[in-house]
Amino acid sequence: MPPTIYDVAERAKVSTATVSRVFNNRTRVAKDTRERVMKVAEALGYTPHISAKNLALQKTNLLAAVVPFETDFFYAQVMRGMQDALIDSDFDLMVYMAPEKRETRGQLERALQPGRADGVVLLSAELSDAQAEMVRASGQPFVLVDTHHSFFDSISVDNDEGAYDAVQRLLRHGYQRIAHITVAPEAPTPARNRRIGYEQALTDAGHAINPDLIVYSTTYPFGFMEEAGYEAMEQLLELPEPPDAVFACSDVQGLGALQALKDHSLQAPEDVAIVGFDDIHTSRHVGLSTLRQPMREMGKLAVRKLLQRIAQPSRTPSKTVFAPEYIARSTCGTVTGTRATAAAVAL
Amino acid sequence: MPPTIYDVAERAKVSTATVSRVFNNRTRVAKDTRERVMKVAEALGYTPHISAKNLALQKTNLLAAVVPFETDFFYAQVMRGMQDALIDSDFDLMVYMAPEKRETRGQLERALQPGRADGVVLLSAELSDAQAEMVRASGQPFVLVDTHHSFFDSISVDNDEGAYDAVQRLLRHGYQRIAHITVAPEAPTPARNRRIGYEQALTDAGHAINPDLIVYSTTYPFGFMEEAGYEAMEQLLELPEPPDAVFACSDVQGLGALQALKDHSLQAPEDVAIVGFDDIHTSRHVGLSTLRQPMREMGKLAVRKLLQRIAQPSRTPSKTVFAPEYIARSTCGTVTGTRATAAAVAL
DNA sequence: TTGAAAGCGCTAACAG
DNA sequence: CTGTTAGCGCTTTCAA
Repeated sequence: MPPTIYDVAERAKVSTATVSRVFNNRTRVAKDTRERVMKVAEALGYTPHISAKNLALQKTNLLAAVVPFETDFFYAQVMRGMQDALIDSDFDLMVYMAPEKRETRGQLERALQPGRADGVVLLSAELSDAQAEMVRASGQPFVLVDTHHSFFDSISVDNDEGAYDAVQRLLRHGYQRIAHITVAPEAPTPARNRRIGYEQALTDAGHAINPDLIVYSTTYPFGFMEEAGYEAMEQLLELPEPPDAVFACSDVQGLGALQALKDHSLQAPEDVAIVGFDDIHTSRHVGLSTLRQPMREMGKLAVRKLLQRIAQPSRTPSKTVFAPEYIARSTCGTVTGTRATAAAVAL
Repeated sequence: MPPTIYDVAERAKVSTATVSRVFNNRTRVAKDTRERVMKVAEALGYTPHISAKNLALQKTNLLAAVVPFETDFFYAQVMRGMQDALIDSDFDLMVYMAPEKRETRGQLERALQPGRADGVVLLSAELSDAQAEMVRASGQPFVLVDTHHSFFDSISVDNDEGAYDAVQRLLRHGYQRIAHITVAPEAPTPARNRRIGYEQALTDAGHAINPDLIVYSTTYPFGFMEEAGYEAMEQLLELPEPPDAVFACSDVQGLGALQALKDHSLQAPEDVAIVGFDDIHTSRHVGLSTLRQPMREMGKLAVRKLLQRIAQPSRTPSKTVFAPEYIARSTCGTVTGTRATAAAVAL
């Protein structure tokens, strides 16, 4: 229905090759020819047909991002960073959201189909060796965010280190019974690494690891949600000896835990201190201490890396690890702090 | 590089047409032929080339969403709703984010290019008549979210009504000097309509409209951000007669206003009541009273409408308007309420 | 500087 | 049920 290059060529009395040339100025075209063509194109309202272009060039100028549904706040920030990096490129972005973790695989396959995109970034999903091999076989430029694989560029945050840091700080503040709220044991790597950091910090400080103080939330999906944190906190409060501090493996869970405290008329940090992970928008407003991930930076870097790889497919894979930054807020203070000085946490 | 339909056809000793048939099962294919083809395809790792398919079918199975950058929380929710609706379709989604409002136009044109997508939804951006005409001329199925135009399907929330409702409630609670924080006068429609609702409610209640109590935040971009709300609140507090209530045209601004109150050692609703608009995630945690927009629903409906229009391009445009729902939380209570009963808002 | 023509990989009549 | 063939709209040698 829209005019094609043939229509323009015909009306401008040139060949389609010439029209193509004026629209891509790769090759010199006589000035008056160019003007004539442009005039006709304008009159007709001609715009090149993208699919046709894609096929001819074997290039789509499209990047695909595959993201699991549950990483709501995370992916939004990362995507924003990706857009930042896309601004002065001529690439567009498509998004494959996987409603459930297990469907990530399907979305990934789809994103990798030949002729679909020029590269893909996969967010927060672990790659089995078989999958990694599949990706490699596809020949598609590929970048991982939040996980690693030796085949590909990857960008992540030092989860162990961040968790270690958080727990160490809690210990320094004088907390004795530090619990950990995390997701199912078959957790994705980031969560697993945070648990490892938690355990390591305790061990290094000469504390035993008390299984009762580690609660795995099994709520779908992988417990990355407030309800999970809420229930986990309630479970912890029912313990004969409840914890005096909680390190939650995500802010979302931390918020749920905070809510549970409040519903039990308890306060943070006076009754139980809480530290989360991520630094989502809400955390700041609620005073949740946390480890900040530079989500936007990560997204930005991800597409930078991807674009680089598209340009030079054979460069050796890079692995960049950001250090999470501890953000001190009101849900984690010194144990000896008085109620008077600590801000009350509402709702 | 990846195998093509020709490779499969050759090795399976059939024509490309047959291979195409087994991959699209539109037409019957003998069982053993199909199996042979499949086996070869599998062995070769063949997957149809999407660009080629798109060109041949004149269909991309792609939807484009054009969203302005500044609508951070809003777009994330709407996009999620769009994904909801896409789950059992075979369409994928691409996202065009406009880093600045004025670039929305460029992104829109890009999204509309022939052969790019099968339809586009435009978020929170007003369409000039010239633009509307351009869109119509492109022949692309098109849906508006957050604004209207007689040419297209549109989905929005009743902004006037919501604002009217909010202000009426404030009046019933006994507030006398109700201010309004909004964005620049050349505001996008939703904000403008909220201001109109605000003014109407006051007028209908026999109150005069005090220009001092309407503050337009001019901070980029369009003041849809916390800083803008913060500054606006400070400005209001400096008035000889400060307001006793504020209706902010977005939650983000409401949060900023809340922060300003806190920094001035004031509380909501005791000193100044605050009502926002949107109901973003943070609002719940902070106790911000607000008008909820069913963002996810809206996104879902947007792609539904779009898919319908793709199916039947000539159906008459529909206009659906959701009613915003007032969510009573702690930043807006009865004036006579005591501090004891009202929850303190932290940080 | 320009045109002719082949090709990108797939689909869809139309015959058989 | 299957093959032949002509596109889909654009790019790009190769000649002129």
